[in-house]
Amino acid sequence: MVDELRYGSVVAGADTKRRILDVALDAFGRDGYAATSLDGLAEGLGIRKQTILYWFSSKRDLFEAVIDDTAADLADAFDEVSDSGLTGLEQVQAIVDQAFRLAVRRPEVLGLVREVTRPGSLTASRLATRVRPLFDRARDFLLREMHAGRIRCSDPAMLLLSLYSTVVGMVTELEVARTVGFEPTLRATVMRRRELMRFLRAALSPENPAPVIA
Amino acid sequence: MVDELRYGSVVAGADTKRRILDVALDAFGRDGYAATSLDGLAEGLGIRKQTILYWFSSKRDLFEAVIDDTAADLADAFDEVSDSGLTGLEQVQAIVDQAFRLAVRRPEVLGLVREVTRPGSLTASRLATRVRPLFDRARDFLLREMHAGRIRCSDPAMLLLSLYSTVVGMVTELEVARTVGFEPTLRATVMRRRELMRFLRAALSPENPAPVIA
DNA sequence: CACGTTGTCTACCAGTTGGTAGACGTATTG
DNA sequence: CAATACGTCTACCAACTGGTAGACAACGTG
Repeated sequence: MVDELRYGSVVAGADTKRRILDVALDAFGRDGYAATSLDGLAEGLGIRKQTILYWFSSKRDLFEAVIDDTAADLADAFDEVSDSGLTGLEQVQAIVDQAFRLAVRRPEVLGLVREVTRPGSLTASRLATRVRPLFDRARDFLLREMHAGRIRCSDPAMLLLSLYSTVVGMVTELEVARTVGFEPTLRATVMRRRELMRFLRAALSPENPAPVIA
Repeated sequence: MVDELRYGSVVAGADTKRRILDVALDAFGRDGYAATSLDGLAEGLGIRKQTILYWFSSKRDLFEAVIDDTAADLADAFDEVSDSGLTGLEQVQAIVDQAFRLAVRRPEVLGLVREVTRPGSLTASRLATRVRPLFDRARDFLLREMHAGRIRCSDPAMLLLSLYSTVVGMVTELEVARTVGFEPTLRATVMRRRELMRFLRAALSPENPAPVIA
């Protein structure tokens, strides 16, 4: 009772900022930007909205901080894969594994990705500039693997777009999956991952053993 | 001036309902449910919010009406394809064409699909039950084509999920496309469609058996 | 110990939200 | 022509929105 009056840095300190970011990621990822209110976030945190506005000057500011934070996480996750030295479909497999792990453990992250890549999103450029390097690296990877004859030749950027759509969709479209009869159980998820890899393997395998393109 | 006072059924009549549905589809599809306000819609229509609430008893009611309406449109578009009698990859091609046409001419529709298939969406079941028959038909189609040897064998429902993800993603992810360097021009769209078909052809062709990895 | 800094709070606020109540003009119909 | 149904409106409203102003307690430092 009396403790409640003893607010100040001792009670929470700067880790409040961390907690706000976490809860905000959750809410923005699950409900979207517009459907998330500062009051709601504050209530979930057991603090007042004004404390949020102390750490982040506005709702949009908070949103952008969440994006930056998440982009850093994503970059780390994929750096790990690309540093693994795997080649061809094995690296693709590793990325798919990573994506599914994310979908199971932190679905909000993928929700945020979905939210922020919505056509016309005002903050699209935010995640874009953060994630752009990842895309460039992935494109280079595809190009290399094409030359090495391990992946079917095509426009690497376009192919990457197809891959992205397929993987993110497969990982994100839970409601659609449910509609076609897959309840979101672990078993069904594992099956989805396996089918996805089969699909990608078919889509990426080089038709001819070693197509040489100048 | 004086005309404005002469409201009543003569001025607009029941086509007001139609106009509301159209504008609402636009807004819900572009901005999402939460970011759309009845006042905003009304202003865009040159009427008062209360008129909207006369035709639709609540915002949610309007949203569901829009979904039903859109589902009917989608069903028509795909009935057309499946009645065409095309087989194998040719029907797939026809569906992709249909999807791209939709993306160019009525992007809001795909925006609505995206909105309503969001994980945890409260109205997911709405579109789901409406679109379910389409999915079933598509699955049967895939199964038939597999037996006929025109499409690579796999679990048809799972394969359908992959196809859905790829096509909808490719058609929807405009911001991601921009990030990898494709401005949303007509030319780039045509290229995206072509690449998508190449991708799907590779993924579906039976004569491209995936190397089996346990 | 005095004093500024930091982190949280209470108290507000103006604007917007979805929604209700009811007036009013028009058209239809007995 | 009276009565009724219909479609739109004006007038509100309580709840909620993001955001400001400023009090206040704890801490760190001279």
